[in-house]
Amino acid sequence: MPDVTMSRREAKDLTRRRLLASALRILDTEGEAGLSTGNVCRNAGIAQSTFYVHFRNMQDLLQALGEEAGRRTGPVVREARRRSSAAPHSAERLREAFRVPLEMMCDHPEFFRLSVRARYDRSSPLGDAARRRAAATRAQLVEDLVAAGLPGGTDAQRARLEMVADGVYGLTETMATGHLEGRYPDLEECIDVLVAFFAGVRAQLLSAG
Amino acid sequence: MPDVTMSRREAKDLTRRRLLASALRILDTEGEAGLSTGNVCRNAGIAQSTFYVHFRNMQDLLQALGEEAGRRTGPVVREARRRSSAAPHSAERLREAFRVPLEMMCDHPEFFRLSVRARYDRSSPLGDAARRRAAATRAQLVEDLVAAGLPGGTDAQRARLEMVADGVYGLTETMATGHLEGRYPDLEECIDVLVAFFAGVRAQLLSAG
DNA sequence: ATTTTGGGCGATAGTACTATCGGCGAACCG
DNA sequence: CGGTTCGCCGATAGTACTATCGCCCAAAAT
Repeated sequence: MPDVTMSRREAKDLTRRRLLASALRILDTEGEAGLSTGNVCRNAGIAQSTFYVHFRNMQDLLQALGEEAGRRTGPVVREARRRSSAAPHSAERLREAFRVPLEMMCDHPEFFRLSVRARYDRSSPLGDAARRRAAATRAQLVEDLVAAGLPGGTDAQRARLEMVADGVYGLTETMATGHLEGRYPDLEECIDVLVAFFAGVRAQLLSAG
Repeated sequence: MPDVTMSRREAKDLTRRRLLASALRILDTEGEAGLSTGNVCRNAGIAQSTFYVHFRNMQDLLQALGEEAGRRTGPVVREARRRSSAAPHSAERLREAFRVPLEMMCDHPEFFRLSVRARYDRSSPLGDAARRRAAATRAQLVEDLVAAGLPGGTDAQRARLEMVADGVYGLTETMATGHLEGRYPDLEECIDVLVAFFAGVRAQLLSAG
């Protein structure tokens, strides 16, 4: 018989993770409307009042969920872009740089949809967090675009790159959504379209800069 | 002294419009979370129970709000695209075709944000309505792209155009959001970026088709 | 071994919201 | 003018959720 005893810290952490997982499951099945402390706890097999042992309120939980997601995805995306910049004439490396974030959105549809929704909610504190994460993602993409050889010397060029990064990210989200809704079953076609859009703006930046 | 008497129909319609306007105002100031029958009615100076004289429930009201918006914006957008297709080499007409929808989103930020949020909520019936409207918008944009000379003869070309239309709309939303958040104060720059992105995908479609 | 700590639990007060009901009075219809 | 209709109202039952409290008991500390 295995040892079922746990240290307090382990036990508490397990409960916390069960709550986070339960919230994620509910987001995926019932949507944000199903998110209540009672529902999350019921799904986790935990008393509703125990919720407050781990989180101050529901938004606290959601913020933790978002931070965890960002912590996981960030490094992987950057690595793909780094490889693409290192091989600037490899079409496949470029596709990879688009493929990685696209697949991450599709692998975690519930996170993905929630964070988009949050960004478009001006009044939600969760929205603030989501917008901060989006801004960080944008800034990093701008760095990666500069590393890939796009002009970012002047403030104006920098501002333009910011808009382009925003657009690339928005396009990726659009394609991910289409794929998740079953309209674009082939992810490679989604990448085709992303690459084609990007080619236009890239050419314009290189010729103007 | 003006005639303050109204026919029943006029009076009822006025109340209904006051409720819709109140909901819109609340969306803009408090966000979706502030949308309750009581709050909407209080803001409209109407008894909470009267809400149900006009709408079956809150989603019914929101759907009515969305339909009204679609009814107003659709024709104007189409007209701008028609003009652009009629003058296929006019850069200004092309810009106009991007400018009109962009400005509409920015003129009605609360509608805009709500419908984006709704689209990303799988479980909300309001989301269904928003997705249907988005699909209709997409289909119309595909038609307009064909009218503008992009290849849409085969099913595969049609599918590709669908993705491009999706992308263009997503890009427009992204730029509108950036503008509304104050990050891109100059709408003309937003249009620059839209045009640049579009040029890439357009070239790719014309060369491959 | 004894005390302390703290995670989890049930109970519950408090709040907010939905939706319905009966009544009032003004518009409507004969 | 008399009866009917119906939009609006106040009141209220019912529901769902949040957040707190005191208790229990096992882990941790002494």
